[in-house]
Amino acid sequence: MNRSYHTKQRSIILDLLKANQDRHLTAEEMLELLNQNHTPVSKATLYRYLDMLVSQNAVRKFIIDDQPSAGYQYLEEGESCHEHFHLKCLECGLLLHVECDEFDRYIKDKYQFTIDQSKIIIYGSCHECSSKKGDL
Amino acid sequence: MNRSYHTKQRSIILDLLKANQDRHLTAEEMLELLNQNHTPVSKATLYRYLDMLVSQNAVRKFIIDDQPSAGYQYLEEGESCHEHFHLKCLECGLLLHVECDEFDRYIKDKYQFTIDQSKIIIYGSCHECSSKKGDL
DNA sequence: CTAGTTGCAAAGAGTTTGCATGGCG
DNA sequence: CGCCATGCAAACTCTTTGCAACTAG
Repeated sequence: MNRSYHTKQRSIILDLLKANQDRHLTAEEMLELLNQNHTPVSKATLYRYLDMLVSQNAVRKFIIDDQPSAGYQYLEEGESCHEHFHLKCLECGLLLHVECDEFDRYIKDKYQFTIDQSKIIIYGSCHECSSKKGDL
Repeated sequence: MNRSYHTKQRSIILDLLKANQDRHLTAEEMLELLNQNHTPVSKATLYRYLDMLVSQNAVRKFIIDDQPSAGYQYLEEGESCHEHFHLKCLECGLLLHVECDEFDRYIKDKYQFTIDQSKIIIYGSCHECSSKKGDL
């Protein structure tokens, strides 16, 4: 039987992820932040727990081209379901949700291609970041 | 002046990429194939040339979640443009092109989110692979 | 108690870099 | 010939693993 224990380290990590739900953090950044908070956790523990959270669909792992380290982001209950797409802002990391599947059907009809909805993440710029860029 | 020389190694690598245009290869796989062909190329040369090709938009680099090594795929002239989406079959690596931007406009209107078209790759199963799965 | 969890340090995978040698133009 | 490209091996980065000590339930 594979029980799972509540530990100080795990709640520290989970708290950090929840406090940063609106963006993605790398393992490095998390270790840094935890050190600053005087709640250090070892690298091994962090990676092991992140893997666990990812396999529980509580956290999404992002690997972006040409960024050497993976990013992790906490998912609210239900965010991990397959009923929508994600729009991810490349600048601030904001994660938006698109609840429609019109696109899905369109692609299936036109290209005979079945989309794996759980993998759809479309990168771009959110409204705020686009405006900022325009201001420069 | 940054000239670029034609060398045996580069044409070997480019030939391999062109011969596998319809799928993505990892660096490891390429080294293996080149050894089998008795046209070995050193790891360093391969990585250096792939980087060059990627920055020239002649090759696309794929980093898929939880796959440790990056994949590389040759792009036909014009495939690197931003006028379409890519549909990539997770099983056979087939790369399809979607020439419309209806989705783009839809997302912009509804979510004020500007899609970075060059980054859109939607993973799923192509017609053939879906059928095969159904057959099992 | 006792199985799951932690931290350390070492190992591992994939990729990059320094440097001397080699080869294109 | 002068540069650029190559190959080797070592370095590097990010992540994983082995193991002994620890701790939640």
